[in-house]
Amino acid sequence: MDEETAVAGTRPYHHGNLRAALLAEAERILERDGIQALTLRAAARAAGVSHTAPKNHFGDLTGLLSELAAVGFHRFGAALAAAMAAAGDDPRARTKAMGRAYVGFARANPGLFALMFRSERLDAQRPALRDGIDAARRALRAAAFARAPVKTLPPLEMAAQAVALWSLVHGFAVLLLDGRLDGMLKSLPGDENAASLLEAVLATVRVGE
Amino acid sequence: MDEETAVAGTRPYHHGNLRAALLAEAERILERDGIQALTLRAAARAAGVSHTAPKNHFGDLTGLLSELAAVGFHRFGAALAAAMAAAGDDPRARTKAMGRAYVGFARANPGLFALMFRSERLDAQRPALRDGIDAARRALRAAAFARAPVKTLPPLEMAAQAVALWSLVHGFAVLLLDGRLDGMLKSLPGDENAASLLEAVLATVRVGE
DNA sequence: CCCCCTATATTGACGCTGGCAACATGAGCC
DNA sequence: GGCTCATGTTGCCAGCGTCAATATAGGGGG
Repeated sequence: MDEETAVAGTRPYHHGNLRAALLAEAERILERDGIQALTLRAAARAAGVSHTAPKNHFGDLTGLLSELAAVGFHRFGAALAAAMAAAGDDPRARTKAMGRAYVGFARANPGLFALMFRSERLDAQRPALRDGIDAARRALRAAAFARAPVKTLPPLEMAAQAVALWSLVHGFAVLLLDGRLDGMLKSLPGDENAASLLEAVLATVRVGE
Repeated sequence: MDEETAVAGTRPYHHGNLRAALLAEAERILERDGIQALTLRAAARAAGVSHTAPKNHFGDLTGLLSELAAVGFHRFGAALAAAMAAAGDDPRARTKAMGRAYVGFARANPGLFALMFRSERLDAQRPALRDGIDAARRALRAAAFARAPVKTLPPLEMAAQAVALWSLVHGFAVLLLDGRLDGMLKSLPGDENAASLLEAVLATVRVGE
């Protein structure tokens, strides 16, 4: 609660690194209190600045949310890329690694993940957000298309394989975060949990023809 | 803009069927202007009543949204049930019919579908919402478990088959509504569209062992 | 070295929202 | 025929996003 500069006595008029501080506070609020609590004024309060200070850096609320989502997409893409780099060459192993990394990121950053796919509150035209989405899509495509069979398929079937895998893991992540799988998880025997259910779901994927 | 009773001269103090009228106006606003435009006051204005009239019927905004989501879940469950009734007995045909009905509902009611799965703005304890979710889940389970193979699988694999199909169609619907598949759809040749992509995605599903 | 220009931050205001309390109306039941 | 209480209205408050006007100070050009 106390200002960090209380010992020094006076708070500088200029923050120094307000943009990064606002993004950090915004993410903290998002994960702690949910997306509806993430307001411009709340982020400004958390950073210890006046309620219109964020305007200089983000313009409006959509701007702040979009920049935060961009950070999320970059981290998401990096997590996917790291998992694929560690997965080796076996198509089945790569598919499972991608699914684990995708759902793992969503579970580790539920608020951020929800924000990233709440497009009505984001401005897809923002360069930072375009970049972030592009980075994540490249990482995802590297994972998804690696499992295509050697023999070339028609474009529609090729796209369908990638979209099917993406839909499967994204749907699982969304339903899990929304608590929609809780009933099913509780009805499973013994020590089965979300992770083992994901493994079993990934095992149903038909990979490489 | 003019009140409907302008010709009659006076508007009755009591609406008569305000609850249903508010739900209808709320859905219209939701589909026309998006979820962020759906406010208690906007619904009240559209229904031609004062800004606190909705309180008598729904309590607060969460109440209105929850009741509207409940209507959506009931319609969703009915649509799924109707599609399954018309699908016959072939497991593959049933799977495809379920996927078409699921995504078809989402595309026909994008705002309502988004609201139904925006759990942080809903009150899952509301009896009406519980009932609606339950009805939809029963319809969905009838579709998903009908494709289970004759020979019994372990519970985890059984659940995984149902969850995989649900995740696939739900993820596809969410990504499609969010515009996440637009780039891929545009890169497809000729007259391929979302419907044919969905067919190709459903064709990748391994059904009945 | 100093001064000014401009990025950064503040103050104050407006209309919108959800929600509460007090009050008005009238439909239906006894 | 009168009363009760569900239904609807008016008025108010705090919090929100956003804008305009103002204050501050850091850093580059004289």
